[in-house]
Parts: sequence; structure tokens; C-alpha cells
Amino acid sequence: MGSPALYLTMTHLPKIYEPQQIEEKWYQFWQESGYFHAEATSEKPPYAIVIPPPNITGSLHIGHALDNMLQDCLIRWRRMQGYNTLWMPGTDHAGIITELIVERQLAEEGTSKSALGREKFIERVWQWKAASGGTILSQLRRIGCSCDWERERFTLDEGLSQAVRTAFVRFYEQGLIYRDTYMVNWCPACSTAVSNLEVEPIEVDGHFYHIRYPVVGVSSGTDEAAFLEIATTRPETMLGDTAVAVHPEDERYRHFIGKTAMLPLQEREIPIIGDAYVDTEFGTGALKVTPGHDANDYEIGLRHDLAQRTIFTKTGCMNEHAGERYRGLSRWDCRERVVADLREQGYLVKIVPHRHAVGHHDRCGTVIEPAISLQWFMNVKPLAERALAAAKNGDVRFIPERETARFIHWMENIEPWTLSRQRWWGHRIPIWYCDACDAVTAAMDIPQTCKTCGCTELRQDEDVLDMWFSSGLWPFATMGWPEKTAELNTFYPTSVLVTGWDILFFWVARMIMLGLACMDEVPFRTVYLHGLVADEKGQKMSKSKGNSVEPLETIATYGTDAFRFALANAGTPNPYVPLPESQIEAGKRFANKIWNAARFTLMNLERHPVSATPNRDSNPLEVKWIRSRLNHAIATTTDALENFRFHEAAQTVYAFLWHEFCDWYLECVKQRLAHGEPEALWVAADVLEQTMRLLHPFMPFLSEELWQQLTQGNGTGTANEKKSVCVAPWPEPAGAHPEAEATMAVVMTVIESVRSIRGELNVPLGASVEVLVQSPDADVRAQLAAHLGHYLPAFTKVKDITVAAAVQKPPASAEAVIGELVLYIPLAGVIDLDAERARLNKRHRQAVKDVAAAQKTLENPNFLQRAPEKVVAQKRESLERLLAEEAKLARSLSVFL
RNA sequence: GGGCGGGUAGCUCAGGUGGCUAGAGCGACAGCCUUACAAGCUGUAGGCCACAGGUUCAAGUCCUGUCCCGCCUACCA
Repeated sequence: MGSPALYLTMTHLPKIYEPQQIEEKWYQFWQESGYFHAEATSEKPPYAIVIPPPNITGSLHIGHALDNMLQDCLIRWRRMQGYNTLWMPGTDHAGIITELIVERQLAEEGTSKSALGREKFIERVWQWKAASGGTILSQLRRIGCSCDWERERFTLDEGLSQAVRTAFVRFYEQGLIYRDTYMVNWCPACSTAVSNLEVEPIEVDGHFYHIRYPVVGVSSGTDEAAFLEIATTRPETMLGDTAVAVHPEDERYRHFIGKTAMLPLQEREIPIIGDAYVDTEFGTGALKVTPGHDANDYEIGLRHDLAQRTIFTKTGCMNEHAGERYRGLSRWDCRERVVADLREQGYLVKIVPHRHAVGHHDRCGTVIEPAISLQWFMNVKPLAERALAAAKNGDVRFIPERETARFIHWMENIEPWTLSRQRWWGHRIPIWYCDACDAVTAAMDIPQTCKTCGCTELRQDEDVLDMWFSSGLWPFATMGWPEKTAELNTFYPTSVLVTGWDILFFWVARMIMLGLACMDEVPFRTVYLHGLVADEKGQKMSKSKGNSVEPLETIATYGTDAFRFALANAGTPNPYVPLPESQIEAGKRFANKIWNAARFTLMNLERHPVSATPNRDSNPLEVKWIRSRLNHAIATTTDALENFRFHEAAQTVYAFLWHEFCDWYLECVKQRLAHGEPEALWVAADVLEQTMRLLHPFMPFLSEELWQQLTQGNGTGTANEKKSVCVAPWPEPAGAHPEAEATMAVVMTVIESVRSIRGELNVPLGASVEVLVQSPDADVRAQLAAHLGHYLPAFTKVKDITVAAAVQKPPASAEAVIGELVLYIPLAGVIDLDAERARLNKRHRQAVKDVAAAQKTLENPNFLQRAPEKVVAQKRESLERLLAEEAKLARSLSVFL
């Protein structure tokens, strides 16, 4: 522990914020100080988030950056609020991808997975993991993530493995997990079954092949045989056909039902059956039935007791059932040959273009082959019912709200989960087979003997589990389940889950189902589903599309905080959020602006030491004002964070810091300094210190650096109570001052009017002007008389100010009307009268328009009768003001010199 | 086929439960190195809030329909 030795001394504060100088230093300091560590038991209220474990194969992409920045934002904010915050980090073993990567490596070395054997191969993967698997977590540190690194977990570590086996055995014993032969989605490239979620239907331009199947023993009335014409997008599958189906009521074909067709190329007789599944309107109305390779045909096959003919190998080539002529060909080569043969033999009627969706494996892009195989499945229906209830009764809440409907729809239509994968890297299925008696044993540990026959020759199932099975246990398995740990007791259910909506079904849904089943309680109360980062064209950013922003490059160019601020601004409810370079650039400028505001304050504090704390009761107007505005910013930011409106939170801090604190307050401070009132700096430092706390969840590094400097021995507020802004208390709203805000608003408007006139009439910069203000209201006059003399010179060059109830418009002067106020600026010798006339005309036209609109509303009796009193009063006030402005402008124009 | 989201300034987007003169960033134009910041300051221009109806005293906001764009879902071979 201990503060970093190296502070940039004030006199050496660079003019430009240099993020590289400080980021690493502070991250190390936080970690060494143990600020990120959560206590298993604590007096403090708990706040927990489990990280969506990134794949060990991954490197930080823009999606990770957004997801984790938002989580860090929440965690840092809650930590400051005094919660016992746990952000559980870790990685996923990413079954299929990792295995592919290592296989590729082996191929380069001229060896292979099968040559190595299972044990050696797994060892190799662990080696790879040790060398490369930690990349992404170290990258998360670069973006400032305040994870509790002492608790880092991995989906294949011993604890998780224990949890996986426990869950599996439990579900097996409950009969929810079972082994069956069924039609599954098969990836020929990965040589494994995948779940239907992993199949991505992609629209492709394909063809409809019309093929004639001769009907056996029936002539068409002439000498020719009768045919059934079928249409298919996959002609090669005809080699596996075991029937042709027509609709039982289809007048064209019903008389064929019960007869047989001669399957071309193979000369096999197959039955013609009637089944209502067939759509008479679609294609030719006659359907070739391939129960071995089509999910629908499989169902038809079951209904009609058809043979199931498998014609593909595990790697997607034709097997012996396809016939010698086709055996060994790839699916695509076979299609070509089949079509050529059909054409040659006169069975091909025509080929028409046809656009349709084809299932692709989402991990490798290979066209999925539906195939019959023996797999492990999980019946998730009973679990889904509980998850459904939790979503409906609000036990788990989705943000944005619209995601609830998506979740419910999916849960209501849930299908059995294909659990087994024909891979080596992953959680091996804890099932043992006895070859002696065919008994099946599910066990936590390797069983020594067969329960049924006592023999010792047991064989473990070869397959591993779908990676989502282990990540589905993540929220509680990382905390020690199935043990009853203090962590679980304290942090489960976790507070919120933050992830992209694209894995709502893959992961979020599974965690909710498994959490309810294993823990009897939802894994999190709230699910915040943020958008996916898109490019300017609205396309999701991804490495394969080559349109992605590289987080680490971005950080190197703009700094982490600038990047984070841009990401916070992407925290809108939109499903796709653009992240243009300009937004990151804006973050960088903002960081520099803050840096310089602090630089100004600190440099002047050094130059003008403040001896005593100023008396708060005698605060000048701008101090009451800035405190009131800060109060407002704190309340708005807090409220926005509470409701996951990151964009609004970031915008609020931005607007306050830049457009209120810098644009107005610091300018006021300059004036105070000029008047020998350095106490103003104390307020500046104090407001900045609080604002650094407000900013910290968004820009942790910059806020820490400046907070440290601001609290180094200048005696401001909370100084040194804590050693780091990341554990300093979240600011509380205090000090609203509506009167000061109102008065300041008038002052600001006067200043803006003077500036506007100077700008529009091209008053030379050096020229000092005289300002005359006319106001019928004695109170306002008093306020203006008290304040204008002080503030105006700081913001615009004036030499003389007059405030009176009635002012004679000086000749050759410019004029501005602000409600009841009239402002004159004599500009003899400088003024361009035509320009001034044009300016007044423009203002007048606008005033007339506004008056008309307000009058129209107020002349409507229904409005007066039905609108709330408050609204009517506001409208009246507004009209009065507009009328006064309009009249004054009209009079000025009528007597214009 | 069903559903969801979007269409607001030249560009990218904000605008919780209807109610001041519809905002920001970037860009444009004009003028400024004013003792923190040119990554800055000041001013200006720019909007039939996709279109058509409807509800309401009042609609960018709610309802209906239409047109575009995107997505999710579905067993039409």
C-alpha cells in the first residue's frame, strides 16, 4: 500500500493531458491497495456482478470493451456508494474454437489430434491456455476494469468442474438429462453435434431442382409411364430418400398413395405416402422424403415407419449407402454429379433459382447437416417454466423492457438441449458404461466397479458437454457451489448481469434456468442488455468484416478515459450503437478540458495561497449558482445510473463540467482573482473535487490523478479521508439554490446578448462598449445593479453600465430585448445601421411568430378549462414576455434612425 | 409468415410517464493565440421531427394505416 511516489508537481503540469503518463501507475496502485477486493462477509450491503467470461481464445474487441466498461462503471459507482462490491472475473474454455486453434497449430507442425491421442492433446491445449489464455484479462486491466482479480475463475478449473459434474448427475438422476437417438444439427467440419441455437440460418441464392420419379406400374394413358415430379433444393439427398409424400387430399396425386415410385439413379422402389404436412401450394406438391437428413422428413418418417437412410459420413462426404458411384464425394461434388446424371438420364425437368435460408454453424460457418445420431439431451421444459414465471412476476427484470417479450417467447417455445459434443476439450460427460452388463452409471468421481454387475471394466463416455452448460452455472459455481459458501450467502443472487442482447438465449436464459434449478433462486435481479457496437453503416463491428475499432489502438491514440467516455455515450437503449471516431475524439477533448480546468485551479492555488476557509454565508452569487448546478448534476447523474441510462449520465457530467463550470464559473474566478479574492479558488477546487468523484466511474484514471492532486494538502472538504477517489464517497446532492440560479440566468442572458451584438455587428475586439439596461422592475434593477458591474467585464469588454427604469435610446446604438429588459449599446462610428436594422427585423419576425403561437393557445377556451393551472400560468407568463419583446422591437424599428 | 427496433440539423445521435422557443457532438460559416485549454474561446447559420389520418385543450412523444432501413424469429421441401 501507499500512494504512488511520483506526483506531477503543479509547476510541471503539462499543458496537454497525457494519459500514458498516469494510467498504469494508478491501476497498479488500486490493485496493490486491494480496493477491488470484495469481502465474503461484510457489514456493507452487497453488490455483485459476474463477468460474462470472455473466451480464452479471444482478444479484446470493441464489444468486450463496451460490455466491461459499463460493468466497471456500475461497480465503481456502487463501490463509492459504500457497497461491498464484487466483480467476479474469469474466462470461458470456449470448447470448439480452442480445439480448432490447437488443431490448426498441430497441423502446422505436421501432426494431428488423433496422432497425439486424447490425453496428450488435452495437455497441449492446457499449454496453449497457459501461454495465450490470459491475454484478454490483461487487456481488461488496460481499460481500467476493477475486477476482484483474487477471485479469477475459469470454466474448466477444479471448482467449476465439480459444479458441472454435480449439476449433470443431479439432472440425470431427475431424468432431465437423457441419451437418445435423434435428429440433430451436425457440423461436418467440427465433426460434432451442435444445438439449434448454434445454427445460424443464412439466406442464400440456391436452386429448385425439379426431378421426375417414375411411378411403378402406372401408365399415363399413353405408352409412357406416369411420373411424380418433386422439387428439392438438395438433389444429392435423394440418395437417402425412403418415400415420396403427397397431401392425402390432393386431387392430382391422391390416387398414387399406396403405390411405389422408382427412385432414379439407385433404382430403388420407395413408397408413395399421404401426409398432411405436404403443402399442395408449394413446389410441385410432391415431397421427396429423406428421414435421415431432414428434420421434417424425420418426423414424417416416424409417422409412417419409414426407413432412415444415412448417406453422409461424419465429415460430410458420401458413404456406402449413397452408392459406389458417389461414395467419397463431398456433399457439393455429389450434388453436381447427381444433377448431371439425372439430366443425362432424363429425370431432370428444370432448375429454377430459389432463395432460401440454409443453416450454418455459427462458430465455423460450415453448412449444417441434419443427421441422426446418439446424443445426450437435456429436457429443459420444467426449468423453463420456472424461468418463465420469474420473468413474468419480475423476479428478474430485463432492461430494456422489450427484451422481456423476446425472453418469454423463446422460453415458451423451448426445445430439448443437445448437450453432448464430439470433442475432447471441455467437461467430459460423467457417465460410465459397463460393457459386461450394459449398465450406465452417472458419478461425480470415477466409479471403481459397476453398480449392477460389479465388474471393473468401465468405460467413460467419450463426449464433452456444450460449453454453455458450464457457463450456465457461472453465477453460483464461481462462488463455490455446490458448497454452501459465505460468498454465495453474501452475493447470490447477484445484483445485475450486463451483456449484449445477442446472447440472451445462449447464456442469460440458461443461467436463469440453471440458477433456479440449482440454487432455487434467480442468479440476478436485473439483466441489462446493451447494444452491439456498429459502424457508420449500422453494421455490427466484427473482425471478420474488418470494420472494427481496435480498442488497444484506440487507447494508445486517445487514452483509456477518452475511449471509456465514448463508450458510456454508446450506452443508449438502441440495439445497435455507432461509435464514430469523432465520438472518441470528443472524449479526448473532454479529458483535456478537465485537465486544464484543474491545471488552472491548481496553478493559481499555488500562486495565491488561500489562508482561510471562506465564510459560506457570504458566498457571492456565482458560488451559490455553481453549487446549485453541481447539486443538480449529482442528482441527475445518480438517477441516470440507477436506471442504466449511461448516455444521460455521461452527458450530464460533460455539460456541467464544460458548459457550466469551465464556461462560466472559472471565468468568474478569474474576475475574483483580479479583485484580490483568491477564496474563489477554494470553491473551484472543492467543486472540482466533487466532480472528479462524479466523473470517476466514467474516467477513472484522469479523475484519480486530479483528485489526488486536488486533495494534496490544500484543505478542501473531504481531503485525505480516503486515499483514492475509487473509495471516496459518492457525492450527495446538497445545496440547491433556485434564487441564485434565477438571478444568474438573467445575468447570463445579458452577457450573451452583449456578446451576440458584438459578434453580429462586428464590433472590433479592442473596442470597449457602454451598456444601458432598462427595466421596469425595481427588484430586477437592484439585482442587475448589484451584479452586472462585477460580471460583465469578465465576459465581455464593457466600460460603463447604466441600469435605470427608463432609458433614452442613444443615437446610433444597437438594441436587444430580453422580456421586460431592454439593452442598448451605443456604437457611434462603429455601427453598421443596415446590419443592425436587419438584426432587429429578424428578431422581430421571430417574436411575432412566437406571440401568435402563444396567443392561439391562450385564446382556446378548452385549453384554459382543461389544461393544468400550472401549464396555463406558464403560458400566460410566456405570452406576456413575448408581447413585451414584440412591442419593444416594433417600436424600435418604427423609429429606427 | 409472425414479431421487434429505427426514420429528428449536412453527418452520428439525445429527446423516462404528452405541456417553456425540439437539444448535443462533429462538420459549415464569421471573428478571436482574451494571463487553464487552438484538443481552445465567441458569435451565426441549419429541422414540415419519414408520410397520411386519428385521439387530445395540447403530439417528436399516444393510436391506426402506408413507405423505406435494420434485426429477431418460423419445419415451406
